[in-house]
Amino acid sequence: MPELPEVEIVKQSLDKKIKFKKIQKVLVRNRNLRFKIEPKFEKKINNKKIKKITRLSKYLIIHFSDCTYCLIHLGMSGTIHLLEKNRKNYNTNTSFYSFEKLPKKHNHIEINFHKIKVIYNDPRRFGFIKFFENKNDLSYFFKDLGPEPFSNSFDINYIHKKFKDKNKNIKNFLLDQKFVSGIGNIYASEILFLCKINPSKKAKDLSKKDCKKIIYFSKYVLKQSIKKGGSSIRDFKNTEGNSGKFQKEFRVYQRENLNCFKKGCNGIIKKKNITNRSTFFCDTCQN
DNA sequence: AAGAGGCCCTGATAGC
DNA sequence: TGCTATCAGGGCCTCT
Repeated sequence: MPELPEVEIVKQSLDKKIKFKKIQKVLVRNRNLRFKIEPKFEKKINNKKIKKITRLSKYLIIHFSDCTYCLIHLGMSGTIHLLEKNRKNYNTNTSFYSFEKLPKKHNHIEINFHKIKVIYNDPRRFGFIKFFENKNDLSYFFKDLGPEPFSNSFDINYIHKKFKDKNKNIKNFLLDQKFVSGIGNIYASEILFLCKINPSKKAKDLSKKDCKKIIYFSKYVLKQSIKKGGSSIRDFKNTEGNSGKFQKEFRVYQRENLNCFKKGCNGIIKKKNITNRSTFFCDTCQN
């Protein structure tokens, strides 16, 4: 589920529903996420008041009123569920926000507020949650993270410098969070299709024009997806319990053997493994 | 040092 | 039905 647009949708719903609320109780059922949840985690965040929720690339950041922080990464299969009291589904197995049905298993963390609870579910446990005492520690955690596609520093000079003499293919570059952060496996394929760049092409072989297209379409695809409420493959639902709609706009992802959408192109969409991630592209119009 | 590949983990689905 | 293999939206670590 979670690339930048999906995390943005979750962020919006969290900010809307728990901002200014105070944590009343924290329950951790399984501490073994990507990083082990520290023993004092519950104690540390209990009674804290939420100042706001922000997002950085694929990370959710909970800002507490005392200038401490809680970082959440959803990994591959993490989902956030909001259950509201005064809704008939509270304390049942049906959540009102984010998902219609709260999964039966893997609800690892539960954070209770007045009349609302936030549940972190993650079957594969590639995600994590982590507390930070101050802004310095938080910044240090992000020290190697590349700019978001929306950032002004993701410009032609930056890209050109990074691509110089690099044999790595462009698809891998887009997935490398140290280069640019927020793009995942779905959007990497989608962006390169719009750029008309073959995903296997070596970064050093890209022209300045190619680089400009990458800047433009990275922003474009992610913004479009956010507008559509993200991509719903599997059960992802947005804040209102509705599915995202961007998956309907996929031009290549999961479209193996189907016709290329580009006007005048007779190509067929191909699927190819690039460093163990499936990659979709049209080998006729993406050169 | 860059770049490829393994690995963490569970669940859904396809094929026999 | 039940087994096995393959694949999933991520990213860290290791090896060459």
